[in-house]
Amino acid sequence: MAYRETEKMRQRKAAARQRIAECTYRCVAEGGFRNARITRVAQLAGVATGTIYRHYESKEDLFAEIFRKATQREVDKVAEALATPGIATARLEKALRQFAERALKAPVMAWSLIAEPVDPKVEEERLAYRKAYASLFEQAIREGIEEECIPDQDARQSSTCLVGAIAESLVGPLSPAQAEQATADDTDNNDPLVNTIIRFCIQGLTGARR
Amino acid sequence: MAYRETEKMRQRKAAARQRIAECTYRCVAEGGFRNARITRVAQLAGVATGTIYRHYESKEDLFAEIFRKATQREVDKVAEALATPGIATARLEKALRQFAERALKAPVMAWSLIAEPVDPKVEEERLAYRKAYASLFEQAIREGIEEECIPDQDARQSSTCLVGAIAESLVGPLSPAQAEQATADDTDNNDPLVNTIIRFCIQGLTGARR
DNA sequence: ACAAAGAATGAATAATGATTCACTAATTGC
DNA sequence: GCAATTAGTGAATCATTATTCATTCTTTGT
Repeated sequence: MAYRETEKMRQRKAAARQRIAECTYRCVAEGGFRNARITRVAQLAGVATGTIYRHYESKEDLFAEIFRKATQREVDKVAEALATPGIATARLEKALRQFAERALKAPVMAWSLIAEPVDPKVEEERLAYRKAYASLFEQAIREGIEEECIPDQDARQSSTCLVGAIAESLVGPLSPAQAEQATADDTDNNDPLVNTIIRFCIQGLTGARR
Repeated sequence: MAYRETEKMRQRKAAARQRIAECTYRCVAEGGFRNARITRVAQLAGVATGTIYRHYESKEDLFAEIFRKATQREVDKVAEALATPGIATARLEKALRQFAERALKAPVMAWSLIAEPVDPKVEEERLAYRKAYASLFEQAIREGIEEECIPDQDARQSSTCLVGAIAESLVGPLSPAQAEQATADDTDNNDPLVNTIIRFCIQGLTGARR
């Protein structure tokens, strides 16, 4: 007997995998999944194309993982905003704002996560995460109904409407075609956009103008 | 001199083109654009693959035309609903219902038009048509503001929210994964779904519960 | 019937990228 | 240093489809 995987090796491998993941992320953040060829990722990560396949089953697997991690980060932020103290509508508003503002700050990545055409396995992840968002909102809506700051309604359906309304409102500003035109100071000028979306959403839920 | 294109020939060519378009449409309605290979379309239409290219520049062109025609039909229906007499909110409600119910009646096609990953040229069409919908709704919202049945607001933004809320709510029920489970009598049971969406949308606009 | 012109054909080609795999390089325990 | 074992390599292969084009078939006017 001679070679046995040692701790040092395990770590080195983990590091390589990590580096591959990071480079994929960077590629995607730069130009979407479309832009992340395996060869390119390998080049960036400083490994041979074949090496990618020692760390990931397939391109789809790799992409799915990147997608999952990136979206999870966003979901967590939303969950966090919903977990602050306060009445349900206020927390929902905070969460919606968080969602929209983060998307506008990293538009290419947001577009990839929300709207870029992707392979089936990745699309599956997307559906799963849309559900994750919807579930979070749904829960908050339920709490709002309990607290009587939101009238009784089908919380699941309403949460889906929320997700759709934000996503669609963002897809315009986010889509690559639009992005080209965006200038640096646009970043600050999105408040009115975000505010309008949020007003629509909260009204949609509560039926209360503010 | 000998051959000159005659009326008969012109018609025959037009018929062939038409048949190709129809077969493409059928393919798409059956399994989305993904399912519509050129070879398959040609086979269905009873022509050689090369013939397709005598009638269309490229696959993308063909698909773009099919997409355009199919979506235009839907846009027209919405426009029609918005053009009926009555107050703006009522007309908007009618239009939203029209949109949702038609989508649920032809789910695969609707999914293709709303959410299926498509080639760039087709995606362009999709963006154009999202704008077309948004413009129609926007106009109606403006009229509502005029009539004072809708409070003053950024009509363009709100219309985008409308489109998003419906589209997202439909993508769940429409996506192929879900579609497999759908049974025949589901078709009738969608009223509650549609009603919830519409309530959310109208409330989002007016802030008035009903 | 014939020649000119266009239409239709479909097998061959092209283009794109993911994936493989025969081979080389490193690591490990002795 | 050596044998065993695994990691890494990257040019070659494979898979998938759109697209082409040399050839055949049709139509047309005389």
